[in-house]
Amino acid sequence: MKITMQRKILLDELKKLKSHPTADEFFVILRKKLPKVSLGSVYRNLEALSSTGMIRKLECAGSQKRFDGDTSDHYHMRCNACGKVCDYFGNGVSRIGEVLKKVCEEESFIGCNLEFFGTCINCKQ
Amino acid sequence: MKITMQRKILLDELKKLKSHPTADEFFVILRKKLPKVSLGSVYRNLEALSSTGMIRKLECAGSQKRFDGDTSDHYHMRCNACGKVCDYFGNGVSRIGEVLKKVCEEESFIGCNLEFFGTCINCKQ
DNA sequence: ATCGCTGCAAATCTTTTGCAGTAAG
DNA sequence: CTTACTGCAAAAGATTTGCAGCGAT
Repeated sequence: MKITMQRKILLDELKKLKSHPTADEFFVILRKKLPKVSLGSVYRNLEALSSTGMIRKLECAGSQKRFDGDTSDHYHMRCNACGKVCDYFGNGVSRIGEVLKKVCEEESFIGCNLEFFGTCINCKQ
Repeated sequence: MKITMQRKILLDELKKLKSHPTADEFFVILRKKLPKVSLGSVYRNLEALSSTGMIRKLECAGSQKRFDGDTSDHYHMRCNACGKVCDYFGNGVSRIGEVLKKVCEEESFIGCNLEFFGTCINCKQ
């Protein structure tokens, strides 16, 4: 994979975000730094980078895929009210990880996707 | 919600299936019993029935949503090779359920989606 | 009789792809 | 120099929606 200017900046910008943008949301953000970038390239590069593990692709619930520059061990919660995706880094992460890992071993699954849903802090008020 | 002929037959046919069809796959199947049904109504009714909990909507990985007439406690594994979705009723179900339930309580999440991926029995050969 | 449901077709939304030019190795 | 990557635009794929007529209550 060639390291092009677009990819460098794209990766950089995604890593900066705490949000988990969809391709088209990210396209708008990225245009501020790369005014000529096309939506097609955004799709291609998000796909390419996630396939190498440099970013994470979130494929759960809802129509649009979302992308996460944070590849550390954590899960996500989607807010039923506003649609936002929040990180979950809590205590449960390791407990969940253990059980899922064990089931994957037992059944020789490769891995899994897990996403919570609920109401985010902003929407609870 | 009115109990129409379409809904009765649609629910009936979905419950019969062990597969987890997409809306368009199910449309083809349903046409054998309801030759005049439209794809739009299939979408509307699968959505309506899943929102009442009478069927399950699987929203994880991959582009198309899938539907499951079996609402009992189980998880799913998507085969990376053939794309099929298989049921997982194994021992891990209760273990997973416990951990996820606990995390949901701790964090006041409403629920979660979990999907495994791997290689199905047919494709392993 | 009312109002939600239906089939149909068109519209919308998301993602992918063909192509000719450009830039990284 | 070669080959992958890019922007653009068009295509493809999935789902939703407007509408006029129909059917369940």
